[in-house]
Amino acid sequence: MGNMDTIGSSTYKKIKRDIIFGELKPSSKLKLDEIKKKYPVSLSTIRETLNRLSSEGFVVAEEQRGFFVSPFSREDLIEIAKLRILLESYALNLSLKNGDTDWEGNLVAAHHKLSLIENKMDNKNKDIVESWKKYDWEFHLACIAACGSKNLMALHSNLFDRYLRYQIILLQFRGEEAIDEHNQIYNFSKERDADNAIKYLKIHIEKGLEHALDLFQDQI
Amino acid sequence: MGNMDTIGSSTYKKIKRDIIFGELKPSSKLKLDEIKKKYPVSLSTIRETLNRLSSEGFVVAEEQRGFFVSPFSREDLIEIAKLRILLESYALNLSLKNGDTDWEGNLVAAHHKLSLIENKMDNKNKDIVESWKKYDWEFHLACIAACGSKNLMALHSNLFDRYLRYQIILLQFRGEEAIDEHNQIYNFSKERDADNAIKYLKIHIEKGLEHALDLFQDQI
DNA sequence: ACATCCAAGAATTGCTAAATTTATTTCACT
DNA sequence: AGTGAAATAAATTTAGCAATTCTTGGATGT
Repeated sequence: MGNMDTIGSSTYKKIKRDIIFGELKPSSKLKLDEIKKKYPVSLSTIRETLNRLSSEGFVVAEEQRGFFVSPFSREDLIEIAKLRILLESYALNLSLKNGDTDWEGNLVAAHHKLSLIENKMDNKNKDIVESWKKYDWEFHLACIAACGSKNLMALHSNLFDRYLRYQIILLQFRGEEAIDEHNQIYNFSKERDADNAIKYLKIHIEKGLEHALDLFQDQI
Repeated sequence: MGNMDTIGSSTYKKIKRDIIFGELKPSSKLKLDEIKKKYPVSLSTIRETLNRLSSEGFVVAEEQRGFFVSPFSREDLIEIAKLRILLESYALNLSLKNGDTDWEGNLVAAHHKLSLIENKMDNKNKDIVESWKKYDWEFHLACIAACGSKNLMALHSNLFDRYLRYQIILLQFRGEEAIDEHNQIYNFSKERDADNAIKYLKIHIEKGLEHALDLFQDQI
């Protein structure tokens, strides 16, 4: 049952989650002593974690000055969105060519679970944002799962999470539009129509980007 | 003069370098005690370094079992080469569109320095491999420097180094061919001919990949 | 009022040593 | 030979200390 992780990897997950969900705010200083109180582990463990997160772009480490949550900026958001489009389109194309029966089954399942939760989100229930994130992630993962490149999946996973941080902090949920885009990606993927699947993937990410950019000044 | 880094960042550079240059062999175990003797720093500093390197793909961390230099495999090499082509082509295209006078000047300089050292390498002088790596890197960096995306540059930098590890360990230098490819990339870049520059960049990376794959069984 | 400089305090960096947990090996027993 | 328990080895985690560097606030002088 429960948590078979080491202390190190479970605090890694916790801190990463808190950065993505905005509980640790962009640009805020991560004072080692305070972090130590918030996540009751030793200093060395925290430093290990923050070093990892800084390699992954969630944290900025300034020598002799400490660690900070990575700041928000329009340029950064745009760059990440474009890179996500580049990598996810590439992966999706490969995946649609290679995907076998198992892949297709998992895709159907992932889309179904995502649909269920997206329909519940009309009433702006914020409690389920975290599980929506999980199913959104699993749907996009299922789409590209057959791309056949672990390195590509790892890069994509990182970009996805960094894009998601902006989405979650700037706007909780985009509603109808996003649901429709997910459906389009799903339908074209099942038909192995790479061009159209990629087309709607681009729309999906670009619309999210636009929406986030609109809200940028207000919420920072 | 010299080294203004913290101990942490300088051992990071040292270990990363030793992995890329094969002094720490692929798949070999990085026992903390032994590493501590080789690079005389404390355990916590080493663990921080190895955690960073594992986020970057140079080291694999297995929970409760320790750290290992990332293994070699044909699949991994092929994946990395393809991703490098994808990202570097994308960056090159942007860079050729945006590059200003400064960019062009730096490109000329970088190509010139690379040419000088590549002509010296005929006589298989292994001492200069390290500085060749530096100038090769600076040339490719100069090409894409005007792409306007820090995130893209960071991802590319990582892939470049991981690709380079295979190149350096499997084969020290590819000779005439590579020089010619560098010249083609350079000339088309200066003329802002993105299609041809990208074409030769692809050839450049794919030839290196082929060459490395040929030698794969022998040297592992 | 404004800039400069200096000292006290705060925080990061780096190290050691020891306790804890987990993995691996050894060895006795069936 | 195969099983399982004990011994060993190694990684993980913590705690505390010393050294270095950064920040802050105030005093000084123009």
